[in-house]
Amino acid sequence: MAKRRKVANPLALAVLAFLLMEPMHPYELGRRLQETDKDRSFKYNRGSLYMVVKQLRKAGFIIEQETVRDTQRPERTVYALTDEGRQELYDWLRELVAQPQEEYPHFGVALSLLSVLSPIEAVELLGRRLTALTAEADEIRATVRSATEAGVAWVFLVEEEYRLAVLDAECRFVTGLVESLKQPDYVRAWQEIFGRGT
Amino acid sequence: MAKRRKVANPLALAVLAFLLMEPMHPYELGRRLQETDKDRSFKYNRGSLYMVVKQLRKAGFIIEQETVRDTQRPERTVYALTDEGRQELYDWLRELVAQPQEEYPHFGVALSLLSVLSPIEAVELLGRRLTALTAEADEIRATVRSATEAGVAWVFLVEEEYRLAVLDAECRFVTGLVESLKQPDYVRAWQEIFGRGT
DNA sequence: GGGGTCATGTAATAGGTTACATGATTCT
DNA sequence: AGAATCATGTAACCTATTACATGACCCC
Repeated sequence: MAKRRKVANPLALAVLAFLLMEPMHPYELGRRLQETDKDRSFKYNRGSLYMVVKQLRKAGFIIEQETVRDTQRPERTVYALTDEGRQELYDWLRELVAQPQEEYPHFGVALSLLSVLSPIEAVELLGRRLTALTAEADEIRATVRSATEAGVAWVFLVEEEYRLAVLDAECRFVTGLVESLKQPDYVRAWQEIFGRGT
Repeated sequence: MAKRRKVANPLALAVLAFLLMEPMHPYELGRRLQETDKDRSFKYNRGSLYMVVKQLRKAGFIIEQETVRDTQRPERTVYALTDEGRQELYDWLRELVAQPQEEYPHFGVALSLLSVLSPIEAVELLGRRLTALTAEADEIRATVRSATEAGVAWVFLVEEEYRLAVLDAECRFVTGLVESLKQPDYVRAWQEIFGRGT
């Protein structure tokens, strides 16, 4: 159901969105992307940025508008959004909002192999995870609080709220899981099956 | 903090885990990986499998054990886990359990750009997402139920439970978000800022 | 004015996906 | 026996990340 995009990297979506406001050259894009989204909702990397820009140009979503030369800095090419680009931005964004994508969180595969670890060890490791998750959540809460106090509108913080919601859910899940792993039934069953492997 | 793995693709972790039980040739691995994990916790793809196997061999985590030729099928190479491979498996698994990784869910970037869409449209799209999420959750619940009835131990279903926990949290979040977007304050503010764009 | 660091981009390499190839099995 | 499908791999093609390069600015 999910459409095949000519340019699939989520970074490209952000680029399109920023060019919606005004034309810009790649470096400026990079600067703004980083400062707006301190590497939270997408992965920033200069190499990828230039790649994505090239792809977007080839796909006709952006065009070189002019090449400025401040006579000191290297030549910089300013890109502008095309009509197709705006179209793509809206279409893509709508799809991402309306249709959940298949995600493959790292913790998922770890869980699917959890039985490999001894219950005792698993409990200990999960305890550490819980600590880390809690710290992360606290940090986000602090960020949100200070941004709100600085007058940032809530709509620009929804992504943080989302992460918080997911983090909280994961905390509860892990807590429950730890309890299950401590049940003597499970410990015994594990012993019988895996004997004393590593 | 997260260690740099010689082979980073999560599929490789699954391969190591399967080779822990017994040596196997790649095709057999592929078959089992697919049937065990109907593409839920990691992304399966034959091309990637062969690539990963090659990488693991180069890294010394697995070795060619023998080359069988049933005299009709093409030659198949059977791989076995080395001691370093077992070590890597445990080390990697422990890390994944204990330390949350940076994830970049697609919905995250969509949310960070949500203000681009009109509140009315956003509400409609989120409604569709909610439907999809609910269906997905129901499906997982059904899977879990039938597996449980078939006698599968809960530990082999934790990953599904995890997905359920996250899905539920997302549902609640989206529901709340829809309410916020409907607030007249927000609708008015949006109108003022974005006037009548697309 | 020379050493460090910022600004800006390109090129080399590694990673991953799709497309292709080829013999075997099965079905009618 | 020919068509369709399964089993099994390889190779070609993109994508993404790291490493490198080069000129400008800033500080003593």
